[in-house]
Amino acid sequence: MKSKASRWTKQLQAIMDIVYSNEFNLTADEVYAEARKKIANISLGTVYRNLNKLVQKGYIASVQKGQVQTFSKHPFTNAHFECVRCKRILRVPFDFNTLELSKKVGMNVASWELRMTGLCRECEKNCI
Amino acid sequence: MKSKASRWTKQLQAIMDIVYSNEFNLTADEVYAEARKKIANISLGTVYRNLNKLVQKGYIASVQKGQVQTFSKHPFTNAHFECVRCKRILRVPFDFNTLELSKKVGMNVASWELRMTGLCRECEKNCI
DNA sequence: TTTCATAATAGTAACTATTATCAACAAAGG
DNA sequence: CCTTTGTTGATAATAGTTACTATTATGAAA
Repeated sequence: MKSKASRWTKQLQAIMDIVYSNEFNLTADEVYAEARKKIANISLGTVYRNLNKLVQKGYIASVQKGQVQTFSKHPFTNAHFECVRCKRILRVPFDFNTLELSKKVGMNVASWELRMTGLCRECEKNCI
Repeated sequence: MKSKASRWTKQLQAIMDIVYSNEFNLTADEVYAEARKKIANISLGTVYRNLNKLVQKGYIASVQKGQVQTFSKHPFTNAHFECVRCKRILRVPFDFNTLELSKKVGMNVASWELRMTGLCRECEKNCI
């Protein structure tokens, strides 16, 4: 099975650079804003297309945050708690050994995210 | 602090019934379709409003699936693996003791969801 | 080089899920 | 009754993302 030719365009390169020169998770819009500084007329569609291409190639990671997708060079490993009432999201210290996780599920885990929901302490006090 | 009066309308009741008579996670659209069988002219906004109200009250649980929110009577406790290439979502057997989890994070965890990403076995073979 | 097939692009429209707005309605309490 | 206030249906608006299309760029083969 021959893999389709895929071209390493300057747009793809620019987007790769942007994600890799940033420590944080970026939204597509943020990447777009940065990319326009390098390629004035780059289009948002191109940004989305290339971000997803990079994710598929395994060069960058993507994480859903609420309703928006975010992208980062780091494999995402994170645990958080979202209060169903006040909607605040609290980070929670948590450790998983990614390698062990991979073994356990039988696939190569690149990123993981433990998302918990419930009532936070404050909202629990001010009962509904 | 007095809690606002809130009315248990027939629309709210209908939506509650729908979620509770279903074992699976439903999208707002699916709930809407069901609800219209009971209340012909119920509006989608009302469905969203009431689903979120039920979530806030803790009667039902909500989980983000890809880009869409889903709702179910069960506290969501689930682990899955999403392939970044073929986008398939594979359920993965996984156990957490919700009580222990609650203790560990110091809040009452109602639902949890472990979401892993990477390349599934098939896609890993047919290398990109 | 020149040619040729086709991947990728910019620009824009379309789409999907969700939220906001608002006039009309309905329930509960004086 | 009448007022207050939560709720509704209808619809517009929004946000994020994807699809479409004519055009351009790329790279392998000739």
